[in-house]
Amino acid sequence: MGQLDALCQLRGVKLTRPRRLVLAVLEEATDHPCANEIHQRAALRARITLGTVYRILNRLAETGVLTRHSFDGKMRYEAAGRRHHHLVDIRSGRIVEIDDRDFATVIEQAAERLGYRLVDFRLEVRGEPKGP
Amino acid sequence: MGQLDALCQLRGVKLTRPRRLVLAVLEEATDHPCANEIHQRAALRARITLGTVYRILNRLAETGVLTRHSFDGKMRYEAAGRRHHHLVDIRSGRIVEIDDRDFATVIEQAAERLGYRLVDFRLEVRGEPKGP
DNA sequence: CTAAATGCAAATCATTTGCAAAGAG
DNA sequence: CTCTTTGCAAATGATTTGCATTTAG
Repeated sequence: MGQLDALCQLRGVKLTRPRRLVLAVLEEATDHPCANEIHQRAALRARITLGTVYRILNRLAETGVLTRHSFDGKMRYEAAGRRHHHLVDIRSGRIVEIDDRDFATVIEQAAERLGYRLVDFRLEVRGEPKGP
Repeated sequence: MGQLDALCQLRGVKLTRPRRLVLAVLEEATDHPCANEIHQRAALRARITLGTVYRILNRLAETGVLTRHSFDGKMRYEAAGRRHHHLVDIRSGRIVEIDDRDFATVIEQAAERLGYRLVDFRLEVRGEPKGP
């Protein structure tokens, strides 16, 4: 059983067959799929409705089992706790992970200054390789 | 004539009445309106179709006159050159601008450390209001 | 004048919702 | 057993598109 299933128990989210399926898809995902993509991947393994996928995703996002961003005109999802800070190499398109410990503090302070408590943040950096 | 009109000339974007209207709305905006909001504001001044607003926004985003982000399930727009770092109030959905000077340096250094020159970045912070 | 832009309405995606049947605890 | 969740299908909201008409350059 995956990490996310355990997290569901903890948050009091009932574990059903369709939910396990969605959770499994998101545990295996290395990208940020939208509801439709999640449904397609899940449907390869068992019968599940797109409407149900939407309801599940809403529930899991509300309870903090997943995080959700608006991207490319759609809502996209990932397992909670994954790092989502990237540097995109504009020459090659390669994506490099950035360690967020460098920023967490300064961002927290900035939020504080505006009267907010930092809940989460997402940073996308574009850069080009130095040197030849 | 606003700054954006000049930018259109430069990029070879034909200046029509509806386009000037959309540009004016976005020059005056202090928030990040979606197509529908832009249409409502524009329609107060002259007759214009929502469909046309969408087409104009696409053209202006493609040519770099405006920048577009996906937010709150909708596409939202702002004049090019404005900083696009936001704090999203997770209670109300309100979007607050963050001054990026706080981060530019530390992000530049992080990129440097990974062997890259910083070209651009985008920061999205989610926070909840402090206080009782 | 000519290619590009607009209005209008219908089409296409993304997401939500009402209701009856199935399932978890 | 009871309350929640699912399936199905229809509804809503965001965005795009085809076609005849107007307009900027």
